[in-house]
Amino acid sequence: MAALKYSRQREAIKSYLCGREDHPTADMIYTSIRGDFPNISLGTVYRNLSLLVELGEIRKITTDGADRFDARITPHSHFICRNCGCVMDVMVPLNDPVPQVNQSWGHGEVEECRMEFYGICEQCKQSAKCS
Amino acid sequence: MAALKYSRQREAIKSYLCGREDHPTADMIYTSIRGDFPNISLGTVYRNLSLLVELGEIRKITTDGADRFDARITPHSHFICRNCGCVMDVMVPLNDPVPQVNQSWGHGEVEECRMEFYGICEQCKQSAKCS
DNA sequence: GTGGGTGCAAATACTTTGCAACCGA
DNA sequence: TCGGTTGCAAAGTATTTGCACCCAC
Repeated sequence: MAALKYSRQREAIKSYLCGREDHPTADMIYTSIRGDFPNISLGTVYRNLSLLVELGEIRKITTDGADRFDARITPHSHFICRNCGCVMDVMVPLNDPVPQVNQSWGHGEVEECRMEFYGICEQCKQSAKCS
Repeated sequence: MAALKYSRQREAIKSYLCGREDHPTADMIYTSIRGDFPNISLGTVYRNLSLLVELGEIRKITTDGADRFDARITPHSHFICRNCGCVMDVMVPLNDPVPQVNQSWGHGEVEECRMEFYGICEQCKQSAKCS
């Protein structure tokens, strides 16, 4: 169904996301997009983000606090700061790549796997030193 | 500070969690613990879970929907069902184990890494067949 | 007795949803 | 015109917090 119609808002959200290396929350996207669409609503941002995730055009990263969104859909890992919650791509070439997808261990068939690294980001570490 | 005093509620929460292989949400723990402590409040459950996480006695698993808690603190991975949200331990011995912790890639020092597998669990797959 | 812990309820944070108006095909 | 999309606001879900009372030490 859902014959998917063009929308400037959706386009703006996607291109905003594509132009970034970090992984903004819905609210950050909303705030920023308001520059071009002063009347856009947060609901619209959430609706379009969900839609894009469903379409496989972006990824949702669920962490502590608000969800974050990532326009890079090729497999990669994330570094997540325990202090400020920021998320950054990690392109570590693992010696032995993550086990292939589509295997089963009795729990169910694996469709995707993700590796996440936790720590305190440089920026937070710096500001901690000053205090 | 916080001279940590004994509490029957905290004890009950921890032992409940230790006796399980799955990874209940705060609300599931609350509902179940009410059998022994009819007056316990959800706030107390949340407070104690946070405390136990801080103490390193349990782990919090942030997923879509409600957070889940895990009394198994030795390193392991999780299978997360995209349909029902259940979380199960995966003890796959990866050929080449996850990169050692305590390395840095310019983002910050890694203190922990987690691997998560996503898919549809057997149980959900079964019920889907019937419909 | 003192300070940490508890129950309760209100508050917060994040996300979803109903609805009438709007706009792209 | 038709049906997907939007803005707005209200509702929903998950979690945190203020406060007076209670209990472990």
